Amino acid sequence: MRPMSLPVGLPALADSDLVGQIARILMQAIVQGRLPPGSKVVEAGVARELGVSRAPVREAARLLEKQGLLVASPRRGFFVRKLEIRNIDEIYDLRLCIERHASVLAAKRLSSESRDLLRRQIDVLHRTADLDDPARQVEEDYRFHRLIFEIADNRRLLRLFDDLAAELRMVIGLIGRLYDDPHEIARTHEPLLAAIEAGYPERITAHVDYHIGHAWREVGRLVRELSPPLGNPTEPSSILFPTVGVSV
Amino acid sequence: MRPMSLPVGLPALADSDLVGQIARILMQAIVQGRLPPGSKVVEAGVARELGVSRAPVREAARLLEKQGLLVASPRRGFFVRKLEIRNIDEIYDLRLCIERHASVLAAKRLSSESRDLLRRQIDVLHRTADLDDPARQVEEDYRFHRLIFEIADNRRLLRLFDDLAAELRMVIGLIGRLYDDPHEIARTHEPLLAAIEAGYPERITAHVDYHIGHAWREVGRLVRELSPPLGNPTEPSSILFPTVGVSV
DNA sequence: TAATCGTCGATTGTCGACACTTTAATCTTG
DNA sequence: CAAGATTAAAGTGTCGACAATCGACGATTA
Repeated sequence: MRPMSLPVGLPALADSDLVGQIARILMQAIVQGRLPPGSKVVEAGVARELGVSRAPVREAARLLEKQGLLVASPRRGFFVRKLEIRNIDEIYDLRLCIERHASVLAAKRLSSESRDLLRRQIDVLHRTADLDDPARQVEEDYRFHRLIFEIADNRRLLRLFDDLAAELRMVIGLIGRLYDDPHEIARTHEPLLAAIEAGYPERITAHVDYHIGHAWREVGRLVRELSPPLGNPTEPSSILFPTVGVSV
Repeated sequence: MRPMSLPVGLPALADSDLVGQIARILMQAIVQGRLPPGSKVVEAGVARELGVSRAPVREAARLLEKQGLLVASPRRGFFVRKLEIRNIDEIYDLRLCIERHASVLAAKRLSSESRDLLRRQIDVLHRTADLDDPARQVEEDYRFHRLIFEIADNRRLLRLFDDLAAELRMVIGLIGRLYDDPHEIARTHEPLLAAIEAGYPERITAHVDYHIGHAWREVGRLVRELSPPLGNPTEPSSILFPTVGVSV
């Protein structure tokens, strides 16, 4: 029980923060594809499913709107953002921009502990590759890159990365598996870490460009292929259970 | 009267978007210093002053929280974010990162029209310098940099810049006048534009680093000087009228 | 038959109310 | 008189309700 810091610092994490919880639930539903792009998020429906009133649902939706996962259309409601290719490009463009920066910063602030964390996470990536669990692979990949931002030690930068990552996970989750060879994922991180350890900004940005750029092209290609099916106007559906499947 | 585009695109601007209006009013109150850092934003108070209920006020506050202007403390309310030096550094660090990127992008996408826009905005900066209106000077300065982001043509990047700019304007607004010589502001933009016109990424980033870095150091210095007075816990006050002054 | 208009259900935007928590003001008590 | 306990006031978190609006469907008309 910390002595309750001054009222202003960083968004204090509430133990029973209803709005935050709802926002997380909605986010998960979106990134896991249960609320596909273009689908409508009906306030009353979500509220009923979660057993709460509409007020906190609206606030949560507003947060996700500002984050970019939802789009608000006045008097019509909230919709899951479509995956138009332009959005993908804009997200990856920004991602590339901040990840270059974060990587260079991380190199500056790199300690032996933080270096070990990165190393170990690459090991995890390798081990995960054997599991044949694409979702898990994406998750561990995300963790590695998030580590870089943590080491960079700029909270705002980290928050921004989390926001972008949420949208990218939605994209990747919908695409399914991203790489044919999951070990490829693990391997491609090694030269990046090596560059960060070496500490030359040019080498680092070059490797980030290659690494992220690769994902960008790959995702862009897949989104272009799947373009019609992705982002079609869809029926409202349950956020607690899969739209298609056994349950309900 | 456009044919009402598809439900998902960019946040459609509503003509009577109460939440958006409230968010703007609150933002103005904050950046203009009527709600000083650390002060509490009482929902009922704001609602009463604006003649609305608390619901839209809460939603607006949540948006401003995600944007970084407010900090939510559960069961205690919203507070205007303090200007701790760490926040300043983090904001400027991110600003520098994305402005480098935007400037290089803008150079790539530069047309004769967009170049003229930048040129003309520098002229405006010069003319504004004669007016001895620091707030206006800051505003026109902001417009120039925003132009760069518009030319860069990445909507997400632009939104991010706007968010950061809001906080920076709060800082600068509280400091008062930033430069001793307002013409200095106008002049320092010229080599930046020249670099963008020339189009070499290295030159561009170097000039951005110099330009933004200068502001960063300046603001940092001033914030450090004013550190105790800035961000003190303050009494709640009206958002419609100045806390100190003639009216009320 | 195709297009337009009007009606009706569904959903949003906003409000006032109430319970619970925090903050302050007041009252003890050593 | 100071420090802690007690009480009152203020404020937040959440809810249910109501009017305004939107979209779909069907009736009407050319």
